[in-house]
Amino acid sequence: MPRTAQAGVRQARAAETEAALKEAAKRVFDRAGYLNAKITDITAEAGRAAGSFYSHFDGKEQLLEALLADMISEGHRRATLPGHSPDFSKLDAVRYHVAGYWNFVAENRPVILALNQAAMVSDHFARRQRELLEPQYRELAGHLAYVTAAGGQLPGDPAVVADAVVAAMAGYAFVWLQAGPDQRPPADQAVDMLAAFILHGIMGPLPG
Amino acid sequence: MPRTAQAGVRQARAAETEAALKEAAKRVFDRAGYLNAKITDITAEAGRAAGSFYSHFDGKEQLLEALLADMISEGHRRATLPGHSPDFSKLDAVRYHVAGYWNFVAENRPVILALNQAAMVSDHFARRQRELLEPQYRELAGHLAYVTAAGGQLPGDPAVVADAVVAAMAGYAFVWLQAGPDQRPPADQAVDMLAAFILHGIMGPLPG
DNA sequence: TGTACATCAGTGAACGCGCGTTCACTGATGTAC
DNA sequence: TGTACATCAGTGAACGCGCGTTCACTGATGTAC
Repeated sequence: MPRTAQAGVRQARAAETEAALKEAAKRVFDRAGYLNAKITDITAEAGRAAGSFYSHFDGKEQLLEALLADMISEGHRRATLPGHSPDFSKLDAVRYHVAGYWNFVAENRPVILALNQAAMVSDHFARRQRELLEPQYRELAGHLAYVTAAGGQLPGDPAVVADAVVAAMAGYAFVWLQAGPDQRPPADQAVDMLAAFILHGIMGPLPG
Repeated sequence: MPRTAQAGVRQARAAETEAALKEAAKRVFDRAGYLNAKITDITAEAGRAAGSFYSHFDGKEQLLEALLADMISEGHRRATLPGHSPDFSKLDAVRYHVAGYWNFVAENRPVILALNQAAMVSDHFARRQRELLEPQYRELAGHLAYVTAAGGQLPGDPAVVADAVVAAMAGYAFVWLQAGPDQRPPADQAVDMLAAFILHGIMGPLPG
C-alpha cells in the first residue's frame, strides 16, 4: 500500500471528466442535435480542452455507444421490476406497456433523439436502433396471442400488426419528444390516448 | 426571328442537364441517403462535371427544395382527382385515405426519405416536413367529427388523436419504406391492415 | 521523512483531410451587320 | 449567305473552410529507494 493519502486521485479525476463529457454531450445533442454537434461543442460545454475528448472516446460514435450502454443498462435495471400482465385484450395491460415505453423514452430524450439521427447516416446505428426496439417487438408479438384468444380480431398478420403498433408508438413518441415540454399534451394524457387507440386497433370491432 | 434553325438549343441542353441532375440526385439519395450524398456523387451519377451543379442549384438544399416542389405539384395534380368520402366511421373512407397516402409515399420514396433526413439537421426542412403533413392533419381532424357523429368513441382529444393517427401512418410508412421492396409486406396488405387498425382505434369499443 | 524520477490527465495550438465552391477556360450556340 | 463577335452551358483543376484529430507540453499524482 502506498503511503499517499488517497491513491486513485487520477482515476477519480478521469472518471469525473468522462462523466462531464457524457453529460455535456447530452445537453449539446438536445440543443443542436447529434449530427450537428461538434466535438469542440461538447468539450466546451464540459469546460475541457478539445484534446481531452480523445483520452476518453475514439470519436462521437463511441461516445454515443457509451450513452446507449448507460441507457440500456438502466433500462434493464428497470425491466426487472414488478411483472406486468401480458393480456393485451385488457386496457390495463396495454396501458402499462405503453406507459413503460413512454417513461423510458421521456427520460432518455437526448439519447433517443441522438440515436434516431445517427441511424439516418450510419448502418451501424440503424441496426442498433432496431435492436433496441426488438424486445418491444417480441414482447408485443407474444401478447397479441391473447387478443385472438379473447375473441378479438387482429387487423392483419400478427407480425405486420406488431410492426405497426411499435411504429405507431415510436412514431407518436418521436413527434411528442420533438415538440418540447411546453407545447405538447401531458404524458399521461398521451399514454391514455395511445393505449386506448392501440387496444381497439388490435381488438377490432368488438367491445373490449 | 433569328435565322438559326432552332433557337433554344442552349435552353434545351440546360433543362436536360438540370433534369439529369435531379434524377441522379434521387438515385444517389436512395442509395447513400441525403445526408451522406456528396455534390460530386450527384454530378458523377449524372455524368457531368462538378462545377456544372452550380449552374442549376445553389447547393444540396436548393436541389432538395426543387425535388420537393416537383413532388408537391405532382401531388396536387393528383389531389384534384375524384373526391372521396370523409366519413371516417366507415372502413372504405379510411382505407381510401390511407391508400392515397401510401401511394404518394411509395412513389416518392427517395424524396420522402431525403426530407426526413434533412429535417433532422435543419430547422427549415423540419418545418417543410410539418407543412407537408399539415393537409393530412387538417383533413383528418375534419373527418374525425364523423366518428363521434356515428357513435364512435375517440380515444382522446381530437387534436391529439389526429396527431397520433398521422404519426402511426407516417411511422409505419417510414419503416415500410426503409425495409426495401423485397422484405416487406405488399402495399395493399399494409394498407388493409393500417386502415382496419386506425378505424377501430378511433371508433373505440363499438362494432364499426 | 525526503528526494529524484516516472506516469498520467488534461491542454490548446497546429496539422491535414474531405468536400463544397470557385473560376479561368473551351467549344458550341446565338446575334449583328 | 458570310464573317466577326458575344453569350452561354459545361469543364475540372485548384482553392479554402470547417472541423476532427494529433502531439509536444504542463503540472499534478504516484512510485522507488
